[in-house]
Amino acid sequence: MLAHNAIHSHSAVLSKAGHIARNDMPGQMAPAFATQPHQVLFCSPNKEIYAQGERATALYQVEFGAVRIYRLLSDGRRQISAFHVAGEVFGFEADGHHRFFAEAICHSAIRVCRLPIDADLSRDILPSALLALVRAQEHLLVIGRQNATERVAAFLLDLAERQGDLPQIELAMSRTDIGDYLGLTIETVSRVFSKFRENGHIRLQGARTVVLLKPDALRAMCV
Amino acid sequence: MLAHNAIHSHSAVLSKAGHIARNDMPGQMAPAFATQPHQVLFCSPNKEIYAQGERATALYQVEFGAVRIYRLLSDGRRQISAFHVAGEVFGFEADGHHRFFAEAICHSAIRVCRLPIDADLSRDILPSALLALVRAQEHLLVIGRQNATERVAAFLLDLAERQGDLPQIELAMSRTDIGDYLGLTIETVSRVFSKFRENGHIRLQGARTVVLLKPDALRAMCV
DNA sequence: CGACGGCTTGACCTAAGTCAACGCGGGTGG
DNA sequence: CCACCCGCGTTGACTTAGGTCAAGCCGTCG
Repeated sequence: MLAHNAIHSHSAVLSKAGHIARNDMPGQMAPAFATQPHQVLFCSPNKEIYAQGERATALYQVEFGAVRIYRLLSDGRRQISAFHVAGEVFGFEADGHHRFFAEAICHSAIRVCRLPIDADLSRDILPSALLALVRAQEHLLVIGRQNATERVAAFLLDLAERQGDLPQIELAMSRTDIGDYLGLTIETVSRVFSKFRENGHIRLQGARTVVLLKPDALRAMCV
Repeated sequence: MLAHNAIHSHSAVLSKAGHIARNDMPGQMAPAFATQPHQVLFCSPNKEIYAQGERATALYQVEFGAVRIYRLLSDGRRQISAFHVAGEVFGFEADGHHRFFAEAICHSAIRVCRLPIDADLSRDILPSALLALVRAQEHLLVIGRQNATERVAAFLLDLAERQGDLPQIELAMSRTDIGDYLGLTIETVSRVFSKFRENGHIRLQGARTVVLLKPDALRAMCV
């Protein structure tokens, strides 16, 4: 609710999506970002931040909003490997060019930090990179070995935790995004949401607001 | 074949699995490893290198052999998030304790580099960490959005590439390991191997030696 | 008010899982 | 030295979770 309002008030002001502004406000950020020249990129929904194959010239930190990182197969199948929300750093690449796409999901602000990376910056960003690695590996367990119910439960709990463990979650992303993140179809995602609602585990206020009524029941599902 | 012989000749000599030896031979290694004090750990098949929950006190590099990194659900379901072969570095952790298990698959030698990591080492290991991240994210695409045939094809091609793109592959791991890596059952893995054999895409010399007869046909499968 | 896109629900289908039997090869003990 | 055993792999018959296809709903926006 709060986040939603914030996004909308910004979206009114920042209708020129993709506009780049010099930024001098000190927010919470990764240490090295504070001492680097940086810009903030304001993005409309579905605005591409970088594309697969592009040279990787920067790191990115979500100021507000949400971002999806994904990859496509040639027949259009899509796998979202990560969602990133406020405070998180993304855009790491192994060999200087992007292997994934990054897009804003909703109206978002992205802090941009130009490369190259020196030794100090390496030390500062290593924890972020390792966090991303652990998250990806844990997500492999969810996708590789858990069923649809367990995947959705894990997704909701992860999202709740990253939004400060409040019981009410605002979903920035569509059912399609959730399906492509969890390796499921939108129909299956929808059915699991409905099942959780019928079981009293969650309440749905519209399609994009989820209240976790029994978070422990959800936790019990994903072991 | 060559690798297999190498492993067996070592295994005869190094029957005391888990024995730790001071090592001063200069091999191919990550830069920082050369200047760090290090040891080499010789492992029998299924020897645990570290366990989930343990304090992370070192980084590891495969000298020879192969390692599996995995995680368990409480009911025993297992997801292998990565296999590591000669030259590869593993054991990165985000907050000082291991979230995964690491085990030798076959007779292996593991170079051990004690932490903590200074700034120089950070810069040196960042590329390895980023490579692991990219691999994990690409594996998400395979597991999340590809069918059994595509998964096995991708697995064989990845293994071939990491063994120097020779057409003949020695599988260090069992069908169970492959299934737990690809999010499939052993029966499904076995059926796909048989299908590839019947189609003339591969030749099987015993269960653990695979000859890629038509690598391009396999490549065409996983887009 | 109507159209459109995102979401839900139902009926049906299929890829992969489960269960079970059997084959094979390497290791051991009689 | 041979016979047995055991663990790994293969194959077949059947089941099922989740995908596919299709219809309809609901909220938003022009």
